[in-house]
Amino acid sequence: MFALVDCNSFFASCEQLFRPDLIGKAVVVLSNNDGVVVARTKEAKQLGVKMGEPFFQIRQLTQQNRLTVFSSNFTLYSDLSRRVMQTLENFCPVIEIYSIDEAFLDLSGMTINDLTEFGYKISTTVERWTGLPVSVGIAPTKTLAKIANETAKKNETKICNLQDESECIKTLQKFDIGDVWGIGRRLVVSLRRLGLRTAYELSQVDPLWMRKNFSVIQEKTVRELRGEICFEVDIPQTRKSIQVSRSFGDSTSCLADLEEAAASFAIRAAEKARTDGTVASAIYVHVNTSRFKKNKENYYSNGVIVPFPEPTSNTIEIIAAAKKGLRQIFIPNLQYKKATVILLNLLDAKFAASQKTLFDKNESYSQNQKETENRLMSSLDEINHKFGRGSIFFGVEGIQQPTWRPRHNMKSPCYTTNINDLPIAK
DNA sequence: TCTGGGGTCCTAGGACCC
DNA sequence: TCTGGGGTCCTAGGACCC
Repeated sequence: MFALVDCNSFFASCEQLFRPDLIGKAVVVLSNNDGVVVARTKEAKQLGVKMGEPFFQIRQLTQQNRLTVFSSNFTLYSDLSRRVMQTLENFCPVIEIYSIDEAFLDLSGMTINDLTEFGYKISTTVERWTGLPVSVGIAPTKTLAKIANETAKKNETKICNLQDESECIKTLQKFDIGDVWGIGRRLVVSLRRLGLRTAYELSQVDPLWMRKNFSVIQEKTVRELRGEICFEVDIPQTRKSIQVSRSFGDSTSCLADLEEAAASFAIRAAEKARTDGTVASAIYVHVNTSRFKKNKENYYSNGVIVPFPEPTSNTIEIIAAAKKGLRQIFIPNLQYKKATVILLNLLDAKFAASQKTLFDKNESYSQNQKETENRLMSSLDEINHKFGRGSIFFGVEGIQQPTWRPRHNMKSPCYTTNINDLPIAK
């Protein structure tokens, strides 16, 4: 059996946690650059606010005081997520943190008398310890646990246990095929065309036929709906790529602006790699203009991969490569709206280093140089960790508030991570 | 005026090998 | 006239997830 624990309207709940005056109100959280809606409370859903809806289309509601809007505050959400996950670890030794707001618990090998009761225990404990509401879905496979969780969200108790087979079938018969985990926007069109409407109907399709006509993933989805485990709880290894990208507050046609943005993203990506203990074999740099301009023919979107001579997490090398790539794809006089940097083919840093000394016999001057630079990077990270991000930074990041800096005009304080932002009880 | 960011996996097809 | 068989690796593109 698996349990899927998922925080309800996670980002919005995080905001309400420190703004109890907003409990029971319509609240949404926006994506970066205050672009689109990424989280909504129940009340906001009832107002008709859609997931992914552009902010400018719902601005009216905020002006009428019917809706409270926040820019995203990932520092806050990450910290609260960590607390939720730590709480869950008390309930089960094998847990897969699947996303910032949900985790699978592998209950196999545990003796639990009453699974529903167990789910209830989880939900009340998380709520008491963190202040955040969660739903719990329990089922024999991960795909079914997902469905159980969706169903739980509509329950009064926020718990749904699909252990019982007839109960499970009843639920599947009411569950839309498009909401099944692994059935996305494209697939649902083909499946509906075949006359399949519900999760139950999908579960009755021949798995081999599914594999032949779609892919092995869809075959597994069908099997999982029947109760056959195909997706185990997996404890993720370090990630294989690191992406940093932002839409710009204001678009720009200036190469210097783009260089500043690309360098900033490269710096952030390099930091993440060092935190993970990985080195990148190549970097991908991408820029694009706005997809939403009337004149579609002028849309420009291009990227290039720049390999490194040897895998690295050195910010200086990574910035240089990012700028090199950028100059290859830059075309003057376009209104750029977004830049992306991705570190590719990440390897374990220690493994990469051992491979190198294995084959590279001339331990040379350049090797010493490398070690010096690595120490420089470590010092940089330590200082910024100790005294806060930005205590020490690269000149290429720019000193003035650049035009490309994303908007986030409605960001809440970092209540739990910044001493100056501590809430005051009156 | 204004439309997000960060990941993973699978498949088909080409290049290449013996 | 007739032109093999079996395999690996890599990549781009497309699908999915939250």
